[in-house]
Amino acid sequence: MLISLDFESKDAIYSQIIQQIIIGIAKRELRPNDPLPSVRSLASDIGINLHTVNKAYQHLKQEGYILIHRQKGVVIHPEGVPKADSEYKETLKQTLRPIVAEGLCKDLSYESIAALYQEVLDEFREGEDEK
Amino acid sequence: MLISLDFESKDAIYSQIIQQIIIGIAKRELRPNDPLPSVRSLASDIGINLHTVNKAYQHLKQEGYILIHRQKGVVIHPEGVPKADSEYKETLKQTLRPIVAEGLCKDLSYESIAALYQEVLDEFREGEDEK
Amino acid sequence: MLISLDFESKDAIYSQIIQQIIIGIAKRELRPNDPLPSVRSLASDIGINLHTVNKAYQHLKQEGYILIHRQKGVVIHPEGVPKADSEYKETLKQTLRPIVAEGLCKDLSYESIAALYQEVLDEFREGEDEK
Amino acid sequence: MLISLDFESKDAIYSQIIQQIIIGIAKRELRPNDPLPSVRSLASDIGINLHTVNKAYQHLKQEGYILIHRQKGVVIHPEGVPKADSEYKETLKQTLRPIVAEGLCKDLSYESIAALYQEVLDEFREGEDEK
DNA sequence: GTGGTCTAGACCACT
DNA sequence: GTGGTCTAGACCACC
Repeated sequence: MLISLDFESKDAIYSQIIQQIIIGIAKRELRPNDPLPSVRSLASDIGINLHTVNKAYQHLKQEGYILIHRQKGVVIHPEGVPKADSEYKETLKQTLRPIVAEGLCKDLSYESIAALYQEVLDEFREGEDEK
Repeated sequence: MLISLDFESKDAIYSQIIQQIIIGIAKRELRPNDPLPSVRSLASDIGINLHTVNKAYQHLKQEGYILIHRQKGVVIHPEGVPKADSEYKETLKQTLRPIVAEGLCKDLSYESIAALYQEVLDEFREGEDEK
Repeated sequence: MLISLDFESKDAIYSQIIQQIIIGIAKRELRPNDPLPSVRSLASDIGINLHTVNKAYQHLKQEGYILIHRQKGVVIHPEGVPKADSEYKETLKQTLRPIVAEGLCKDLSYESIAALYQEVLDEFREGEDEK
Repeated sequence: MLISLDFESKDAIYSQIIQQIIIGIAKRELRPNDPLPSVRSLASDIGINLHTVNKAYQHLKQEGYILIHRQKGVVIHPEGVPKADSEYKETLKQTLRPIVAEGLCKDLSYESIAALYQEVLDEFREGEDEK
C-alpha cells in the first residue's frame, strides 16, 4: 500500500491519508486483518509529523475502518465497516449534488457525467471476482 | 433564488453560497443574464457579513459563473460557464474516487451507488424540457 | 471618433473614456481644435450617466488635452498637450516596470517583449506622414 | 527580498506587494522554491494587516507565481509561471496602448519612448549571466 | 446605491 | 507556529 501526498492540496494531509486507505480497502488491496504500518513508521516513511498520521488513524478507528491493538499494531477491521444507513445515503447525495451541478454548468451532458461516474466505479470493480 | 445556509456545516459559508448558486444555474433556476442580489443585500438577507458574500462572488466571477457589470450589477454570465476540459474531468474523477470508495466500504453495492447517483442527476433533469 | 466601453473591466468607465480620447489624439484621429460631443450627447450616445462623462472631460481638461468653452463646446486643445517633463518620464518607467516584469515571468523573451511594444508603437506611427 | 510600499499611491497596497514580488521574480532575486515570509510575518514587517498580505498571496497563487506548501510554507513556484499565451499578449498590448498614447500626446518621440522602454527592460537584463 | 480596499480582532483546523 | 474563515466597522471611488 502506497500513500502519495499532495502538500499543495486544499485537503489536509491527514485527510488524504484517510482517503487513500479507504480507497485501498474499497479496492480490496487492503483486506480485513491486513496490518497497517505503525504511526511512527508511516510518519517517517512519508516524512510528516506523528500527530498527522495519528489523527488519520484515530479517525479511521472512529469510523470502524481499522482496529488499533497495543500489541498487534494497526489492522484493517476484521469485521468490515459499519454498513451505510439511510442517513448516510442522504449525506452522500448532498455531497454529490454540488459536484454534479458543477459538471452540468460546465456543459457536460447527463450522459458524460454518468459515464465519468461509471469509470470511477469500474476502477473498484476490477478484481471483483476475488470477492 | 433562495440561499439556505447550514451554520453547523463543516463547509465554509462562502462555499455553501457558491454551491447553491452553481446548483441554481445547473437547475436553470438561474439563467444567463439573470441578476443576483448585491453583496450587501444578500449579506443582510441571510444575516452574514458582506465580506463572506463578496468572497463567494469573487470566486464565482473567477470561475466564469457570474459577471460583475458596472451598470447591471451582478449577473449570471451571459455566455455560460467555460466548458469542461479533460483536465477538469480528471479532477472530477479524483473528487469522486474517495466518495465512491467510502460508499463501497460501507457495503453499498455498485448498483445502489449508481442508483443514488442517478437520483441526484435526475433532480437536475426535471424541467429539462424548458431548455 | 468611436468610444467603446467594457462595463466588466476593472478600469472605471470614465477612465476608459479618457484613455480612448487620448489614443484618438495620439493616432491623430483627433486633431487640435477638433470638436468633441457635448457631455450630454456623449452620455446618451453610449448610455451612461452625465456625471461619468463629465468626470472624464474634467480630467482631460485638467491635463490639458481639451478645452471646454461655454459656447464653442468641447474641443481638442489647440496648442497641444503640455510636454513630458523628466518627472513624467520617471512615472512612465515605474508604470512600465511591473508590466515588463510580468511578461518576463511568463517566459517572454526580452526580444518578444520589445517586439510587442514595437507593434503598439507602430499602431500610432501609421499615417505619420500626414504629420 | 525587500518590499517597499507607497501608502500614498493610487495602487492598492496588496497590488503593490504583488507587483514587487513579480518584479523580484523577473529580476531573479526570487527563484523557484525560494521561501517567502508567512502572511503574518510579512504583514507585521511592513506594518500592515495580515489580510492585505493574504490577498496578495492568494492572487499570486492563483496566477501560478507562488505555491502554498503545507510544510515548506509559501514558496516561489518551482516550475515557473505559466507561459504567456496569445491571449495574454493581446492583453499586454491593450495595457500598453494607452500608456504609449499618453506619452506620444505629451510630445515624446517614438524613439524616446522606445528608449525609456529599453531602460526598463535593461533593469531586468542585468545579471542575466547568472541564468 | 454599488463594489473595492483596509483594518482589527477573533476562532479554528492543521502541522 | 501556519493558513483559512468570519465578523464588524470604516473609507473610498464609481455610477
